[in-house]
Amino acid sequence: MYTIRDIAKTANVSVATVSRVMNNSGYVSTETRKDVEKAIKKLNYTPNRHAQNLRRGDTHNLGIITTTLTGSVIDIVESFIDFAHQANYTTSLFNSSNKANIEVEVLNRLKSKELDGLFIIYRANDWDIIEPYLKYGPIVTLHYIDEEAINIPSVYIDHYQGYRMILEDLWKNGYHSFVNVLGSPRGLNTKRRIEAYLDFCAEKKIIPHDIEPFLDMTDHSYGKQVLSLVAQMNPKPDAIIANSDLVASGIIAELNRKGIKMPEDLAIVGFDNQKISYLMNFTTVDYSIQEQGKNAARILLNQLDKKQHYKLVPLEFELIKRSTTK
Amino acid sequence: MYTIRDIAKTANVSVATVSRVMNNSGYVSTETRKDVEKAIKKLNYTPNRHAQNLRRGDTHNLGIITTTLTGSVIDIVESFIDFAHQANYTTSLFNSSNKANIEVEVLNRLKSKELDGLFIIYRANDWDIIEPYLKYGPIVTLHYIDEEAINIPSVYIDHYQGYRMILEDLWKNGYHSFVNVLGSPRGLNTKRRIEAYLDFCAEKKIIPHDIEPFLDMTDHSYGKQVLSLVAQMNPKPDAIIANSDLVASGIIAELNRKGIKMPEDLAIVGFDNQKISYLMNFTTVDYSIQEQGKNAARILLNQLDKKQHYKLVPLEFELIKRSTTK
DNA sequence: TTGAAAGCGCTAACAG
DNA sequence: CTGTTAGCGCTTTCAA
Repeated sequence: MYTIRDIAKTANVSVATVSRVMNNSGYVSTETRKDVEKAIKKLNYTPNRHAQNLRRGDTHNLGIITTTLTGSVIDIVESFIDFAHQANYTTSLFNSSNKANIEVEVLNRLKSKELDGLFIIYRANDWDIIEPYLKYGPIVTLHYIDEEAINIPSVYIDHYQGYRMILEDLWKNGYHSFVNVLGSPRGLNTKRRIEAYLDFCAEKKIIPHDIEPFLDMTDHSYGKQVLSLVAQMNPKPDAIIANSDLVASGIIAELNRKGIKMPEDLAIVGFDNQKISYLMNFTTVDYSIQEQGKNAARILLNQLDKKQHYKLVPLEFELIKRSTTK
Repeated sequence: MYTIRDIAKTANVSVATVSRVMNNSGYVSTETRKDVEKAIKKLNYTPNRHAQNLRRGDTHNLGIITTTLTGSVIDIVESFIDFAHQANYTTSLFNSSNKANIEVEVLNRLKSKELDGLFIIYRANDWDIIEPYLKYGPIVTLHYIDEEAINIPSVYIDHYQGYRMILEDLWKNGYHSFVNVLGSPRGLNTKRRIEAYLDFCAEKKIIPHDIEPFLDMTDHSYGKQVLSLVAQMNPKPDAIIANSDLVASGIIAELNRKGIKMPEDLAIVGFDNQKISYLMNFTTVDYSIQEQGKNAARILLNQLDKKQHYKLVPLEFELIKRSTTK
């Protein structure tokens, strides 16, 4: 493998000049530049990235960490990667599988300078474990953090509005008894959905259903469980609102297997407007999940390179009506 | 940020000793080791990975490149990442979006030592562009390569058998006229499927349908197109075999929207046994796509560290019958 | 068992 | 405009 010294020798210049040519820095005469470029081409030379990194003190490499790669996560990841790449940053994707120690390893990569910044999609550790790593590099998360002491920026979108949008539309179309299938009880999304639900019930003067049994349902495998819970309820709910398209898809798959008709016997609504919602033709809420991934990249990049500023794109909800609701 | 020198000073030893402690190499007395470890903990020290990389000449980082992150790709990626991580390697995921120049950039990372090895899932360049990079590090691909001159190892599984399995089962259940929805015409998977189909037709003495119009369908968006082609055919086919679950899902979504009944009016079979096939309840073929991702990691790792040897796991096909075939 | 010192390949300050 | 050189933080040889 050739080094910068080989190029310098071949082109009859100093290593500094070669470096200048490669980085377009400082003054180099057109002629010397040509010589150097010829030498680089001739030896088919590529600079050693580790030496550059060590010398420069950064990597132009951003980390992404999540506890799972299912559902909408992959869309977020993809848009983040694309944006970062456009800005000339590489990315490393890590899946902690919800193991706290793996996540800490990744956080340590920030400390060891292997990562210039980190995008936390889903986390396995408490925020107070994560926050100290802020001093080693910028961190951004998908979640809103409702602990006041924590200063990690977020591309969070408040689910309250999106949820209200669903409830209003269902109500308008004659549905009056809703079941809320919810995600992790400690997540703010869950809390905001519950608030939206309770507020709505208060306004419409209806008695809210018990929320407890439908908590912490995070993937498509909960279909059966949801339906058996619903079957026991009295009076029977006429609409199920799921916290994600992934969960909704599992419920619908089960409904189909049981021969229960939508929207006649039951309405069902997902969340995220993922491909699966189109394929299975169910009602859902869109909010440009891709833009969320890009915003995360923008926040990181803005901190890494103070000279430039990417403007964040505000996110908005839109109800996508399909065959599972009237 | 602290360096190895700070630790050395704090522990009253030389940097060499600190290095020995960190890497568990050479002799260090139990006592000095304790001192050093105490110092490391006290200063909350993490070694600079770039310096290590530069010095050692490798990174323990594997690259993954694909042209898309849809469908089964993500399962392969995830299993590859998990396996690599277990073997103490990190991974960087790149999405070329089918752009040749982006792919070349990634190949250059192999050259610049940023990547120790590369897993090519789908490629944008011709093999003869890619092959020269073999001298900079091991490469493995998902595809079989049928150009003799190319020496890139592969975790390919021959689709011929899987395809025959589908055809035999359909035949046994009374289907006699098949449409083949196929992927990229230059891919070997497509070729092998066509061979399987033609062989089968010859054996059963039936006239094969025209293959041309159903070529190069690679994602779920082809549903409508397939159905309009099928509608024009005479006699009408009674079964559609898709090259992937992704494509099958698009066709089924369209069939559902049109109210066409499966398996009565039409049978449909996917390929890959992805989650979507469970959710939409259609027949498909399983072959442990995860193991394919792991095998890719195994091949790379075996070349990177000659001392150890991960055994490759052979892949087998299994027909998963669901509601879209008799 | 430990330390001194060379050097991985590069960038950038400084001198000319 | 170009060259010399220090040094990024680490591992490893060699000598003690």
